[in-house]
Parts: sequence; structure tokens; C-alpha cells
Amino acid sequence: MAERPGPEPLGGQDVPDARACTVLHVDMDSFFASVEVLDDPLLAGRPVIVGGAGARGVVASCTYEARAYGIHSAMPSVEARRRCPDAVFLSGRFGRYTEVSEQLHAVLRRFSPVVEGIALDEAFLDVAGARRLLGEPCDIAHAIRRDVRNDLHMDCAVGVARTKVLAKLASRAAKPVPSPSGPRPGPGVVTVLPADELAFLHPLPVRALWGVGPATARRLEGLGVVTVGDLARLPADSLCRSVGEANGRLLAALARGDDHRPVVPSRAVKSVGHEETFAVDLHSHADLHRHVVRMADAVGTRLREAGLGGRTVTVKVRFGDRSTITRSHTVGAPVDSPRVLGAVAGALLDLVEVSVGVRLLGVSVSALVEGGAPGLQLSFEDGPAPSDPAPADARHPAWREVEAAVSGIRARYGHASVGPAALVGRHGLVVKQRGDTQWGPGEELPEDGEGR
DNA sequence: TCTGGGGTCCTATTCCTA
DNA sequence: TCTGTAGGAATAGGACCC
Repeated sequence: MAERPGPEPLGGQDVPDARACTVLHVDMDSFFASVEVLDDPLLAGRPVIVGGAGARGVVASCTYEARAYGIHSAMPSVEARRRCPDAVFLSGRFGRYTEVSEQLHAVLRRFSPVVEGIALDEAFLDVAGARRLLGEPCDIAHAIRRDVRNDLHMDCAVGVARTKVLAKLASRAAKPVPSPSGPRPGPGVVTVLPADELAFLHPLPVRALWGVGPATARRLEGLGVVTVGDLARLPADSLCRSVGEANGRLLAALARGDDHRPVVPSRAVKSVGHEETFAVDLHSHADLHRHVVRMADAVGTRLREAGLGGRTVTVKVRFGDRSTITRSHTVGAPVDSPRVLGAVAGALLDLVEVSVGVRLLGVSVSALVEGGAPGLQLSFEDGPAPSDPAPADARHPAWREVEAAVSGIRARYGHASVGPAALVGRHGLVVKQRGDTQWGPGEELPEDGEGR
């Protein structure tokens, strides 16, 4: 960060201005790959790539040794392998990453109760209330790095600023920089002082701003906007015309350094879903229906574990040419039953012409309510609503007893111990849990009857 | 080189109802 | 009973994030 004007890498500098900077952004360095190196020290110093190994897989995370070859997250695994054939390829262990993420959050909560998790490896903290006890925010940032290193044996970067977006950009500036001769260490902690905000922000490419992706960047480029400074000078109305009202207002504010979004410790879940890209495109409803049942089973299980029910069921279909459609239906009362979800999703899938080949299928549930679906019983007994695509037998109350029994068996003997008959294939029962095929299909052969 | 999975949010359109 | 209208809910698609 030292090469940019404005913010300085610091340790405990005594600037009154710094007291306004109470938002911290903590970002772990190449998280998934670092966890793998931590658990297998023989991997240390080697290019390690975590991601989907198959032809349609992507890189989820990689060590700095792999980044030296130009490999980065979201790169197709095939390309990553081409660039570095000697890299260690790992398919990832979602459960283990969740575990380490919980340890990280435990460390962060020692510094402030106001911790907002953004991803497994990232979080915002507001330390306004912790200063009297723990010192200035930049001192807290250094202490966090020290504790993460001591407790988790991993490194992180911390950004300190007055707002979330600036803290996030600051943590990015604090990270190590990959190079062919090995990673150059970053400052670890970067603080953006209020007086330096615009000098820090305006030279950055617009793409660096949170909310500017490839599509928005293309549109902005058409308006002659390349840097955040260009964006700040753009009249608000032409910006809104180009990128939409809400996004335009937000981007205009961010470019001025305004960001009033608070750090929110916990946010309600809005939707729960599963989607999966197949190793080969599927062309028949029969094949796809088996996957719908499997995904509905996974979604329903997660809803129940979280004590949630949802009213809107959505099926997502991506065809061979990557065009994507969704079909959704809102039922009268919240559902959490895998069987009902599967029936609704299956009926939605029947509305889609699939003979051209389906690359990805997804099932999700939104319009969630807390407390699971206890109120469902009534609607089951009443039978399906006239517009409800689920077959009537899927809603029979006896199924709730069956599903409760299945939950009990799974709690005792594991998730794959029991499941719908539709999921029994040549290799036994195939169930899906969160984290399976997280970064694309593996290289396994398709099940009976799949593909063409 | 041609892109996964789990999410959130926004926008436009269509449908339903008062 | 029919028509027009306005608002809200549902639906569909897209962009973005990590």
C-alpha cells in the first residue's frame, strides 16, 4: 500500500482523525488453501489449488505460490492445470473450512460484539465501543492479526476506515502481492484516515468498488468512466440512467466516500438453495427428476435444521449454451418437507423443455419464515391449493411422520444412511449435502441412464 | 481460458384484486 | 355486469458478491 498516496501502513499512530475510523475489515489470506496447508504441513511452499477437478470445475482458492503462475479464484480448473501442471489439486473440505471460520469469529468477538460475517474468511467489525478497553482501532487491528496468527496459525489482512467500503478496500491494500520470486509481504494493516479518503479512493479503477462487476464496468466505460474519480465527477442523473436508480445512487455515494451502511452482527437468511452443474448435459425429464428429488431433500433438510420454512419454490435450469431460466411458484403456507419441495420443484421442471440439454439444475426456497413449518399441517389436511403444482399425495400428513423418522435416523447414523428410493443408483444411496460438488462436478462417470 | 455454488438485491413485467 | 385504474404480489431475469 505504501506506493499509493493517502493511507499509510501504520502501527499505533497518534492522529486524532484516526478515532473516526472504527470499522475494521478482516480478510484471511487465501483461506481454503491455507487451511489445507495448515492441516498438511508437507504442502507448505508448494502451489496448492482448491477447487473442482473436472472439466467444468473452477478454482476456489490457491496459495500465493500458485498465484505466481497467474492462477486466481474463479479461473477454470483446466486452465489452472495448464498453467501449473505440478500444482497440488484438492477438492476442498467445506465442513473443515466452516470449523476454522467459527474459530476466526470467536477470535474477532474477543475484540467487539459487533461482528458481521461476509463470507467464511471475511468479516467486518465495529470497534467504536471497544476503544476505551482495547485502544485505538489500528492497535486493535494489529492485535487481531497477532491473535489470528497465534490461535489459528494463519495470516490475515486488516483494513481500518470510517466506512465499510473503505475498510474493505484498505484490507485489500494490506494483502501480500504475488510475484514469480514468491509473495511480497503486504503491510498487514492499512488505515485510511478521513483526510486521505478521496486521495485513496479516486485513483482506483471503478471495478474496485463494491457493486461494480463486469457489466456495470462496461457501461461506465461507455460513459468515459475508468477510475473512481471519474465516477465522482459524473452527473448523478446520467449515472442512474446508465446503471439503474438504486445502483446509481449507491455508486455515486461510494465514489464520494459516503457509505452509511452499519456493521450488522446478524442478518436473517432470505433463501436456501442447492444447485449443481453436471459433468455431462442431461436431456431427459426422468434423469433430471432424480436430481430434483436429491436437491429438494438437501434443501428441506437444511431448512429443518435451521428451523425455517419457505413459501416460494424456484427451479433454475441452465442449458448447454449457458442460457439460464428460472421457474417459481408460491404455495399457500411455508414448506420444509423434502417431499413437498420435490413435488413442487418437479412440477415446475415439467414446464421446461429439456431435450436441448441441461447443464445445471438448482432448487431453492425463499420467502422464508422462522419456526419451520408447523402451520403446514392445516394446509396439508386441506389438500393442495387449486394452483398448487404438487401432487395431492405429497401433502398427506402421514408423510410428516415418515420425514421425522428419516431425520432421526440421519441424526444417529449419518446423512447418507437413509433417503428417498428415487436416489438409489448403481452405487447405492446418493444424497447431497452442502459443500458437495461445491466448485463443479468431479470426473466421475454419470449414473445409470444419464447423459447422451 | 470460457467459467461453480450459495447467496443478495434490483428491475421489469405480468397478474390479481379492490 | 362491465370497464378502467392503481397498487401490490408474484414471477423472471440479471448483476453482483465471495
